[in-house]
Amino acid sequence: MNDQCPECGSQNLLHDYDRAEVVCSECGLVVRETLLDLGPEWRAFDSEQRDKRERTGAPMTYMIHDKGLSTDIDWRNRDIHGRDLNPGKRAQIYRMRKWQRRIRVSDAMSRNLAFALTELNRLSSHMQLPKNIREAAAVLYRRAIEEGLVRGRSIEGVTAGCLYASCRKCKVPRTLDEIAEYARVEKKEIGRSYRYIMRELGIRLPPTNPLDYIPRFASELGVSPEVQRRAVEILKQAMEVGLTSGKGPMGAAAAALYISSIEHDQRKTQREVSEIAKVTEVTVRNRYKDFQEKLGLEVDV
DNA sequence: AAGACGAAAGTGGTTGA
DNA sequence: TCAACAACTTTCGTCTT
Repeated sequence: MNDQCPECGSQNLLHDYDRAEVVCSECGLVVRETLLDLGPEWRAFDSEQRDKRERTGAPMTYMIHDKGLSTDIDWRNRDIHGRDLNPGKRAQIYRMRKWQRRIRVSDAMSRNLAFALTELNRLSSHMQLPKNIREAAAVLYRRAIEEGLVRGRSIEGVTAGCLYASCRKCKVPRTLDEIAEYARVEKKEIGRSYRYIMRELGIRLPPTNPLDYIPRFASELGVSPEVQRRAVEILKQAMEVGLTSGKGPMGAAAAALYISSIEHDQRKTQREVSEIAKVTEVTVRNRYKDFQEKLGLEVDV
């Protein structure tokens, strides 16, 4: 493999054969998307045929961290004849052992990363998240692991946390609940990992903006573009007056959509709206009451 | 009968001593 | 570490369409 990452020059590329991608393990960039299958391209019907056709050994596997090519250096300071080594040799061997240890450590890291990337892919394709989010999450995870933040907590939890963060950063927020639905970790753990990582990496994301939820909720509700537009308008007003600060963004988005749908004679029930926004009817109700009162909106029947 | 309403008690997470 | 706290949920009985 003579490839290196065009982004950061690293030669440490990970091959994901299931997705036919090559991903840089340094920065998470997807380097190549069409990957060749290194397995045999022929079919053998008996062992004689196999021997003739086989030009290579067994396909290299990426399930084993070092592709089965690692070497061990014995800890005894003896040569192959069992004799003691002279001091010069000993020092050399000592240095070699040191490097091997270091390589092993970074190997454990890339194994961890490989697993995390697989999980990340599984999660985000389940949730139909765009590629840029996947990559952002991968980069984040990479940083987390470099800082040693993953140790002691589950890889799944941390990947889910990174994904949550990336969604927010890319302005297509998913709720913790939504991620928890597909992740093999519960919401609490995801939130914990998320907060921990963001704190340790010194990343500060602005609170989720209710506006970011509107497009998705609107399309899931199946309301017209006008309804969506009006909902945005209502929300903006509400935000100016400070009706949304400190409140759950989803509740606010839901309420705006609810009001807007009524105004446009496309009435959705509180139940429908609340289900999509993953809040209760009561919350929709409270928010919408607030909006109605404080913004002087005439909304009845 | 379904939807909307509101009171009251419960929940999980943050904050500040 | 604990208690206070705000936002949100759950539950449930009542009113409205």
